[in-house]
Amino acid sequence: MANSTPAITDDERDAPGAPRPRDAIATRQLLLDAARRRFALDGYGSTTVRDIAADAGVNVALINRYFDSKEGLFEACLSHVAKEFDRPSAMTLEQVVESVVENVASSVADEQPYQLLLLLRSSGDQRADQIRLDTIRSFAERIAAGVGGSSSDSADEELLLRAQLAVAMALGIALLRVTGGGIPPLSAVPADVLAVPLRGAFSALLTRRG
Amino acid sequence: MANSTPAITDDERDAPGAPRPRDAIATRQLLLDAARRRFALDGYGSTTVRDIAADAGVNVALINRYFDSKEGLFEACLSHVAKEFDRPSAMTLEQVVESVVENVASSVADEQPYQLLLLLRSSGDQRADQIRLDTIRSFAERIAAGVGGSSSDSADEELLLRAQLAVAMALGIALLRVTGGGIPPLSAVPADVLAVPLRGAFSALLTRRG
DNA sequence: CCACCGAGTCAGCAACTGTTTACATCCCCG
DNA sequence: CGGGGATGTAAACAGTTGCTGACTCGGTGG
Repeated sequence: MANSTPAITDDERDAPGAPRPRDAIATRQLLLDAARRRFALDGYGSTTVRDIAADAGVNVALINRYFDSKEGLFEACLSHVAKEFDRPSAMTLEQVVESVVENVASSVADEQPYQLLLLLRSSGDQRADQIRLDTIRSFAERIAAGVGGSSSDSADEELLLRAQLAVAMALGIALLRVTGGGIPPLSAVPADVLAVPLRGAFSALLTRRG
Repeated sequence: MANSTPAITDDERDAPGAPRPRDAIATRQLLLDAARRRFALDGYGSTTVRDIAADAGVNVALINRYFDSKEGLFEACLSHVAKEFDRPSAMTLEQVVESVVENVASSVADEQPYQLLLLLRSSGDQRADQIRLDTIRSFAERIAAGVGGSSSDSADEELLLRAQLAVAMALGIALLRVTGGGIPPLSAVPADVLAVPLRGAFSALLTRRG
């Protein structure tokens, strides 16, 4: 399997011969961080457990110790993202734009866009996919609930559709910004510049007109 | 590797014991179709050459015969898509909407959305990724050229950014409609219904205002 | 001091992957 | 009729994959 994402330089571990400090929680977190990054960038199938372990600077077997399987690790990453996006609260239009801009337009060096990207990655596992789809669904519903008091059911459904289109747009932008490295200006434009057309598009999508 | 996409039922091959007709061009096409579908749905890394060959009802070794490698097959798929999207002609706003609606909102049974999805799949190969990014770039430029006579350079760049956002939206929708199977109404809404909010969003994105 | 247990290491397995090689079969041209 | 290229098939290869079991190491409580 091709190693498309280059291995990260190990910033931890002061001395090369020094034994890894025996801290299970920290190790688990290292694995989660590395896995989220790999899964988001390369997808589930193209990511190997050895890649993840190497990035985390951790022995491969620990993945199975802490997460049972590669699937389990993926599901753990997804659950973390779900917890982030699956809040029950509704959002106003402004909050939606702000949230998406923050999540999508933040620097690629930040780990924020990876969270969004994970929602587009599928492992083929049914349970993991359920989490993934539920999170997307709930995100759209939260947007729809925030921007519109609905009158009829059909209007309600159209608003939900529009909210889903907004989510699709957010995901598409995140994907293109992160994996479409060489597409300026989109790939490099700062958050505040990106926010302007984004606000316009979301406004057009989510505010009723005619 | 998990076989997430179920194998297609072989609709060709009338008799079970009948030998495959010796038609190189047809076989090549069968492989291309099956590969495009698999790559688009599951991604490059999660797709095995045996999956593709089984879908096409063809021997695995023929992939290497006709396309040298799995990479070569992927590149061939991508080139086919590029030829489709990389026309030099500019597009009016209406044409853009119509084109995107057609490509994105057509039935999933149709093979159109797979073409768009392929633009989001990366194999890690440099040359293939070049084709992929060039196609996306050129698509955005075509949109920008169609909707706007530009005055200044900075305005030109902002318009290009807006066109890229439109492309990101189109890709995001295609991705959610195809791989997010269980997300109604987006996953099942007919093209004409989808076209309405899409027109609004694209109009807001691509027509100058302030 | 030492038995114990959680944390980390190591080597290796069985299955799978992309690819190649050798072989069968068809069909056209001489 | 018979080479000979084109097409398809089958088996196998070497490398990689996810995963496992037995092991060492280090701290802690009795």
